Amino acid sequence: MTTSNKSERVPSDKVNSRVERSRHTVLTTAFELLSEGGVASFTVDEVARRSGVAKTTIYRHWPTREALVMDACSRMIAEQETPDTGSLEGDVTAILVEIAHLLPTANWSFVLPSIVDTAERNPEFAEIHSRIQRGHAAPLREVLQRAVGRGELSVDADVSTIVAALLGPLFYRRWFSREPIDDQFVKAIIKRVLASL
Amino acid sequence: MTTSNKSERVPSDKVNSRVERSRHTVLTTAFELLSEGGVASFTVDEVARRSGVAKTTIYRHWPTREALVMDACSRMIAEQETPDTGSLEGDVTAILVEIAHLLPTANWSFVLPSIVDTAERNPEFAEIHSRIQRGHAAPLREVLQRAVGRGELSVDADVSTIVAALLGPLFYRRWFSREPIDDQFVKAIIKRVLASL
DNA sequence: ATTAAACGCTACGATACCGTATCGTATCAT
DNA sequence: ATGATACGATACGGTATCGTAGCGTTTAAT
Repeated sequence: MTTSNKSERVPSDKVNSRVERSRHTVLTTAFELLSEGGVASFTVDEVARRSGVAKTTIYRHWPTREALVMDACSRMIAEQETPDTGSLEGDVTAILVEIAHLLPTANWSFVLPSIVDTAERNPEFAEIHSRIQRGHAAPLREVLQRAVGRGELSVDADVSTIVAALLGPLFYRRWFSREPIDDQFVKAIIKRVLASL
Repeated sequence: MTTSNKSERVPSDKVNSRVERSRHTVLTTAFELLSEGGVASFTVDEVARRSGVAKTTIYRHWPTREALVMDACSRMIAEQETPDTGSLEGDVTAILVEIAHLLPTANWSFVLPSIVDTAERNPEFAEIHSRIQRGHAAPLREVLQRAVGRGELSVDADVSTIVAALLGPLFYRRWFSREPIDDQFVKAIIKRVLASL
């Protein structure tokens, strides 16, 4: 044994892999279930049924239903990669077109309203939601900051406002007006917002 | 009796008033409960407890829990009044400032995410949500149409896109980024959108 | 082979909720 | 006064869910 003495208390990889296999299976199933029915209809029993992992085992890893739900929600915190086309308009277009494509299809777009709703009354979910949101806005904030650095954007520019002006209309169409989001719409929004800088 | 003969089958006002009193009490309580916990945690038992109306009576008026929830949700379908300041910018400003004031306080702003979430998987709620949404957008659409009539706005202008560009950022701040919505923000959005027409 | 950790299975207790049944009471028009 | 209609109170049956207990079985390290 090269990395541990005989009083090793940290589990070796092999031992861990069994635990991790369970954890991973459960989390994957949990997220899948979340995508389908949202936070409200999420049940531990159903996760157990689908995943094949015994309910007792699930409760050995997560102390409560809430903990599992939050863990599954955290899977949505995935920062996108930031493009670098050289121009602000190019970057913004790349980002928004990507999001516009994800909005009608990606799993997280079905779960998000549920998280927003839960976050409205639950501080812990509000924190998770906040992290997800920052993940969505991060690439946009970055390309805007870069534009400021290049002098393409005024130093006084209110980045938060611009982000809201760009993302807001897309989100609005996805969850509120429920209209389709085609490239023409995306470009119209970008044109309007960037023209006024 | 002036308005009915002796074979009157439509209940008189007095008879109705008893029924209507129950209906109204229940609906008010139901809406209040909705505001607090959303659709998910809404229970008929709790409505009965709070309103003082017996659960049996509730089920005499609504066949199922769903029906009561939807009826309570329909209370949110209230079209705002449309301002008429003479100029497009004046009208739009009046509308958005009003909404910006309502967003952090009005009851419906706490329920809406719940409805959006439910609508994601339930066609009946999607219909209710659609009506609520049209109610929110209606004044905006009207003042934009009027501006077209005055020649203040091009006939080619895509009203739906402009509505999304105006309402989207406000909604985004209320439910997604959870940032405050001050008048400065509202005016910045209006300026950006209207400047590009 | 032995042993400890992790897992599966079944069965619970507890609670909450839906929707109904039953029966007695209050209201109100006539 | 009488009868019809609506209401209240209580008690259910049925189901779903959370979280736990008990106990045997598998896995994998030594």
